[in-house]
Amino acid sequence: MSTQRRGRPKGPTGPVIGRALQLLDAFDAEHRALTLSDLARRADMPLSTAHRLLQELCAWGAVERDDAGLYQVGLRLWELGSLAPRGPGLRETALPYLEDLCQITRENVQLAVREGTEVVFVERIAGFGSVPVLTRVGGRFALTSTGVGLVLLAHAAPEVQEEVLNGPIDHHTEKTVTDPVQLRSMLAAVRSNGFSVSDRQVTMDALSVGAPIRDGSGEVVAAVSLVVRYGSTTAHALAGLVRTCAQAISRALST
Amino acid sequence: MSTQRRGRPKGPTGPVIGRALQLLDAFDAEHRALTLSDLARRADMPLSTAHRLLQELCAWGAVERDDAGLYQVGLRLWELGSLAPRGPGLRETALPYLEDLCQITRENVQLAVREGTEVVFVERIAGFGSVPVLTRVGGRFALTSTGVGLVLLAHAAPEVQEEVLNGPIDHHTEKTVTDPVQLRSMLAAVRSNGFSVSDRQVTMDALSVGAPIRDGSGEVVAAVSLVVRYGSTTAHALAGLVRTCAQAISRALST
DNA sequence: GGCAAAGCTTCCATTTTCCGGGAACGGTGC
DNA sequence: GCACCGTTCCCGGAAAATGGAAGCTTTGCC
Repeated sequence: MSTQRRGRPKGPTGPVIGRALQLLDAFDAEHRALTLSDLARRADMPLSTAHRLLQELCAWGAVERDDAGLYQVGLRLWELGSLAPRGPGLRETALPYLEDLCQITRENVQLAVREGTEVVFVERIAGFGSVPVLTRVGGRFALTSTGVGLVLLAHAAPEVQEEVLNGPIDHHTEKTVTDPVQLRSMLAAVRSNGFSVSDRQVTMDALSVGAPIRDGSGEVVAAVSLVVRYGSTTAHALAGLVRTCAQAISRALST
Repeated sequence: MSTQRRGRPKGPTGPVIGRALQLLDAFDAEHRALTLSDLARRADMPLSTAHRLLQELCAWGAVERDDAGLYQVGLRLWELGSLAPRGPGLRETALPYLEDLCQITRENVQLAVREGTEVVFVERIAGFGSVPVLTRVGGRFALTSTGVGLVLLAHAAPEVQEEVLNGPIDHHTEKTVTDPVQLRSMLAAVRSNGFSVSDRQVTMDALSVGAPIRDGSGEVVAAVSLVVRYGSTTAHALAGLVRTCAQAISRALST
């Protein structure tokens, strides 16, 4: 038969752990349950490789298989994740204050931290009959658009600011600020005012106001924001509330 | 000791992914930040191996290093974990009902699922001035002691029940039931009553009442419980409330 | 019912990446 | 200054990872 002996090299082609993590990366909010083939395609690796790695991950509980045989993120991974200090730890101490803020304003409240050049939402409380929010707990977003993002960017290291401002900047609405120069002055304003305003930069019917949360050493570690329907209130009316809430959380963190 | 007797063979000694997961397992609620040496010791592997694996995990964001250089669980892992269907998905739909139950009773409310032969707590709402609860979100506990545990065990597959009942059974107080025969009849009662009672089986000053949460197919996927100070109320008075709450969550899940 | 297609699992020769002892490097405290 | 602990780097050897292909199961369609 056609003995095509000149096959490609058979041995390992990359760090194993990297492969496994690539596989886990294939999961996202829109794809919580995937078939083996989907996973292999998304992680760009042969089926047999994906299959073997998934078996190992399954054995440990990092992924599970549902009744239909689809792979999904396992509970064990969630348990581990709940040990992360920045996310869950912060979330727990901040939660009561966020709920107070939600009770007072009846609006959407968000808590977020910075991860690299993006925002990660750690908690989200839906206000009564307020604007529907696009974000999801555990979700990511650009640093330049949202109230929390502007706060976190304004207090980030200069290298991070440069990286974000020099890179491509997300554009969502006609009000989205994409000019680096204009963004720079916005960030300066955030630092001097102690709060940020994102005026219809994500959707044309919403406005958000953010404020920084600091740890014991005074460094900004997170941000809290209110998201309200455009026109329902002025940003300034909210700024005081958000700042007060953020300061209360900061105090709680330092102790 | 015995393994480092003579020069150990140099090649790989086990599945790589297993090693990495062993490393992650070293983190728990009491050890959220560890040094390299601690991690190596807890995962039982040479320092150089632990170091290399941690570098890979760091590069991806599964673990991070704090200012002091200590390793901790990374935010990325938490993000991934928040995609797990049984934990966070369940948590989100159940949360409003749990809060209602907490508002009505002013007591501790807990939501949990079964993972193997243990309970995993998915959400916990602290009641006002109620008994302090030992559990933690993301934490584990034996199936035989708590209100949620008894519910989940009562509706688990027979193999799981056998495994738990034949294995060693945790003992906490003089009221803890450790006799398999007695436990079997308790489980039967849970199934026929539609709720469970754990009377001072964990601590002598607390009592908990649990009820099953079912998915669209009628299978028990989680349990909710109230934890109250012993003597403050009768279990029966609570059972109705807990069952109603559990049924409301079940309905919400089926839609 | 039967055929085909797509997906899942197992097998196995090939070889590359991983393993870990050892040594140098940097901190800190006595 | 010395000892100690934690971290990082290096390198020969060897086992574990790789992926093509074949076997097996399920699904779809005429």
